[in-house]
Amino acid sequence: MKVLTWNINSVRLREPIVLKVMEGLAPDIVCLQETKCPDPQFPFKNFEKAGYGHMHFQGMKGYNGVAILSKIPFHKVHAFNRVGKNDCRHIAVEVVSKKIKKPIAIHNLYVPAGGDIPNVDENDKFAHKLDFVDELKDFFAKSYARTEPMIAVGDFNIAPLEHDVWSHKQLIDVVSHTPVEVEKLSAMQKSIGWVDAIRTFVPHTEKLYTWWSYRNQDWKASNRGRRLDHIWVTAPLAGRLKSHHIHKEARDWPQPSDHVPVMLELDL
DNA sequence: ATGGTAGGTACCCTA
Repeated sequence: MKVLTWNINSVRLREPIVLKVMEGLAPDIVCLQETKCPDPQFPFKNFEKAGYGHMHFQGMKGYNGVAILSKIPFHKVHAFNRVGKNDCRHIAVEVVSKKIKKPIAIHNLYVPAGGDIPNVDENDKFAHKLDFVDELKDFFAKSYARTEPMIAVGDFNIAPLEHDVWSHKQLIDVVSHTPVEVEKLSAMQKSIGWVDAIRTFVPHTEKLYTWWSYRNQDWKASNRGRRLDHIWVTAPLAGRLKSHHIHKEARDWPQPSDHVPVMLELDL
């Protein structure tokens, strides 16, 4: 089973390259963030034609929005409101695999970016981000056991490790890599023992990015990236990880997203 | 230290 996550920054504008990724990488399940599309306008037809007939999405006008497009039918679907807002940042599905008994829950997350100032007293967006991650920690801890097979993917908007950013020193006070955010994400990871699946394939000493800002005139030459997009699994799936792929070439396509697709293959 | 780009929307917000 191949699960792919991608922040596409408008599903309507980026529909052709989502289809291109589906064709090229053949993921079974595609989780999108920042669809920026109200549900009645979601462009489902070509995804259906491409074999992704099972869809679950929650979008709104202008901002945010998450979607799960799948070749595999859903056993159940969920949509969540987080920190008292209905802002379309968290949905989940359950799928059944032949190889394990329990249905596998797949959570698609779009954690708030958090604004520019890393201070909760001066910046409500940063406070919202920290509260969001806190709430996810509590949610996973109270809703699930460590023995349940689960996958969490998405744009977490936090690069936790030293080599998840181009310069640990220069980004230590930049939102996405501050100690307080890393601490919150670490607590969320510990909630039910999430394993950072992508980093099991790449040593922590090696630079690894999934996002390059639009504001660099040559993203590849400057290579000032960050690893903001993640795939986590719980213990029952940790022994079933087969391969990973960061589809960096997508950053060079015309009208690219600033994030690239991240894919995990599991033996399921 | 600063400002750089992109998308959606409606003349500005978020990233």
